[in-house]
Amino acid sequence: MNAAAVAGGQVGPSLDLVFQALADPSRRAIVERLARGPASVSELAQPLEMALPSVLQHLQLLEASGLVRSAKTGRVRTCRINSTALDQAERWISRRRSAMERAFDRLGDFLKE
Amino acid sequence: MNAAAVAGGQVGPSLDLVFQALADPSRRAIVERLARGPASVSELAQPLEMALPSVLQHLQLLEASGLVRSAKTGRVRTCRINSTALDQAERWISRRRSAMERAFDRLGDFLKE
DNA sequence: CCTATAGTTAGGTAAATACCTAACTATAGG
DNA sequence: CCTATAGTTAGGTATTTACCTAACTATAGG
Repeated sequence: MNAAAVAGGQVGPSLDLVFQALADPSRRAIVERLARGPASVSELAQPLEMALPSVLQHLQLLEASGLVRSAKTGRVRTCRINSTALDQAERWISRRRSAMERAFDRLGDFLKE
Repeated sequence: MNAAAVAGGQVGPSLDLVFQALADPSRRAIVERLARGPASVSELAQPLEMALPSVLQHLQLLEASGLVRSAKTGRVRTCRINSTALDQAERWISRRRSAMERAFDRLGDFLKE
């Protein structure tokens, strides 16, 4: 790995984990659901065709990535989305887009020379 | 998995692969490099501390995801970034943000009730 | 107190990932 | 033609992932 060394980026709470979390369709489904509002673990599990423990595992990954926060009250754990992590991913992408545009401009200048 | 069934999204060329590709720091480094302009395989490999075949493997993944295109002329393979795949990822995220804003508005309405 | 509900833990399997070395192919250029 | 360069293929290993079942804990509510 050695990400920071290689990819001169600001370190922060791991883009790796955010993108990794978003790479799975079930986890994206969870994020999509939570984007409409908070939900309990079993509400999140219901549309997913898999056993509860598997859902839990996905949730753990989502929490580790920072995309999701949760808190337990009584016997119910309520999960919410955390926009900060999503922002991070979006900003990484949009920085790439800027770099591409700059490259494109340089190409234009070159052709005009 | 069963992504589409579960996550009502439009299908298109796999968001799974795009996010998966972006989840690795070496691959992001490659994308960052290519965002500044095209490069050969060995140019891409140079800053990464790993053997060439490993770089190749990352490149294959990047091509499979649609993030990178490449073509060989002579003995040199030139790689370029493909903005479409990046757009897809960005749009998925921004759709989530919209959903979050709508949810937030509904909450406001509710509090006003 | 008792039972159903909500979530959690333990532990196991199959497949995918991220690397590596060694050996090979193809082309540029003297 | 020969050699150095650019990339590729084959094949192997350690780790991580995405699931599962079975068994457990904790709390709501009658």
